Amino acid sequence: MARGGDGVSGGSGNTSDHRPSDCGGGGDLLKSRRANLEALRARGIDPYGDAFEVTDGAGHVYEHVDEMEDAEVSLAGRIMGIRSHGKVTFMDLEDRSGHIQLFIRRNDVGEDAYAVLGFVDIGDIVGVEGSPFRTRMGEPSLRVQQFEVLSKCLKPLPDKYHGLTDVDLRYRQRYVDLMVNRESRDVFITRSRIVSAMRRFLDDRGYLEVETPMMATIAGGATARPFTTHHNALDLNLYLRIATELYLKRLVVGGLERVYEIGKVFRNEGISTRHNPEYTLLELYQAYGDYETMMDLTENMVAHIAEETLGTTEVVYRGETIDLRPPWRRLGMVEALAEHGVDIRAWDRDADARSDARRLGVTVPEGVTRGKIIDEMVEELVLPTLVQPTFLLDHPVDVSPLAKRKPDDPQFTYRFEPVIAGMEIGNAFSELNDPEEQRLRFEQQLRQRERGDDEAHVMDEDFLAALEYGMPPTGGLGLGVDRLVMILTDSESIRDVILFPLMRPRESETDFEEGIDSSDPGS
RNA sequence: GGGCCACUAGCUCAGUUGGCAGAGCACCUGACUUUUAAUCAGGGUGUCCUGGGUUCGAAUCCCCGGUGGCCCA
Repeated sequence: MARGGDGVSGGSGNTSDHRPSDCGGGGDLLKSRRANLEALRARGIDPYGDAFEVTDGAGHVYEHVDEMEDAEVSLAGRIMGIRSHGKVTFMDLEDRSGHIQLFIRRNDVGEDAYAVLGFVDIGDIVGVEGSPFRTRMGEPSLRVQQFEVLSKCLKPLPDKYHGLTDVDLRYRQRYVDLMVNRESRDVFITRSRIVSAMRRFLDDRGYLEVETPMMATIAGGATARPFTTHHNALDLNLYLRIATELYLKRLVVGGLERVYEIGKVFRNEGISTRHNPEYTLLELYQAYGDYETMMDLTENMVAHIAEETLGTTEVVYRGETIDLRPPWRRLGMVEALAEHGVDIRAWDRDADARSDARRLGVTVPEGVTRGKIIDEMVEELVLPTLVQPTFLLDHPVDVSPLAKRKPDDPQFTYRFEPVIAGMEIGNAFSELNDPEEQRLRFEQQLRQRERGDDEAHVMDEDFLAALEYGMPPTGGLGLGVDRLVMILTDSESIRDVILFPLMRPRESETDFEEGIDSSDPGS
């Protein structure tokens, strides 16, 4: 702070940095890296080089070092550690396949090339050529003949031992998290494998992957508040989709028979360890199936995915061992509540439902339907107890406007939610395909909406028109991909399985200005 | 929306009763041709989240605000 213009306390022979101390003494860490960058340039080395031919992976060489002795390989990656011993230097090189130690001797690379190492910092991206061998300590290593800086790292990396633990920074600067936290990288690699296994499973069973609109004038297919946006040329207000359901069912009407979509949906609701406003949903529909078909498919698909990606159907989630092997338990909602002493059949009026709820300490808003009360009770009393995979069955009709009614029990529907570790991971039913009843259900939802429930479904006339052309009896399933990934990767928060979860922006991070006019054509 | 907690060096964290701002890693200088959290000698690099207040004196106590986490709605 108080130190004057010399900026050099102990004769630091800093190669080329003579800047008269700019604003306080803070930037030394950045300065030395910039100085190194300039030093490279001064030697005619471009610190941001061109493509580099990579013939092998660090992890692969590490594994096979003994068979590969004296082979010639070239590797590229990030320097994660430097141990300099005078005329020999060790570095740790990391790439997507793993890591390996570089062994760089002045006698091997020559004096000039060796001097360049002095300008290399942890975090730099380099390309090397050399031959695999083991050091005296038995460490698989690469005896480096050629060394090239491919890209300079100007910022210091987090502590190599503790990594980056500040969750806020991990989410905001995911690239740093991925760089230094192996576990984080593994989660996203697993996530990618889970999604591919899901695709393969469905492709192999004759399902067609499709894409439906993300922006539309009706946000239907789910109970949720939508986001809004605007199309300038058409001067059209649009919603971001909250589900893919109504479009996918149109495709079943059209004869595609087995369709699925894996994509983002957007729900304008709070953020929690289980909710991110945009998340990835698998929806699939199978003509001539029903919810039984979907139960079979769900348990088989999830078990298959676990087997493919983890090599087992037994996973540990937050300390509990969960066995994903089919068949999963099937538990009716009525029976589940009976275990808590609630006899739904005995309810005569809504008031009976309310008094049961009050007795069990379940708070329900005024004016909601009986079905909603049942839903709330199950969510609060039953759900947390369902650790092993369970299909929660037969939801009330008034909270299931797109599901087929049970003919022998018309207050309930052919619907289920798969539950694992107390978390709803999906939602499925025998699809309602009677256009007249569908219209009545929508109308009932509209009445809910008028009563102030802004999550209630909206009327979709074109969807009704589609049903009037005839939709085969169909089973449909929605599966929350993020939550499935949470369970398979033992992740506590949905934000740990989403690369860039929504965060409140820091100043300077938003493009929006106060009172921005969304109809402004801009450029 | 409510309650609780956190925010100190690039990172991970200490900081006592209110009394000079600390450690490890990283970083800088020097030594070192098989180390691996290399080692050895020397060096502290800071808007203590922001802004007020109390006080002779605030990282510490009080208030407004910010961001995040957990729990609840």
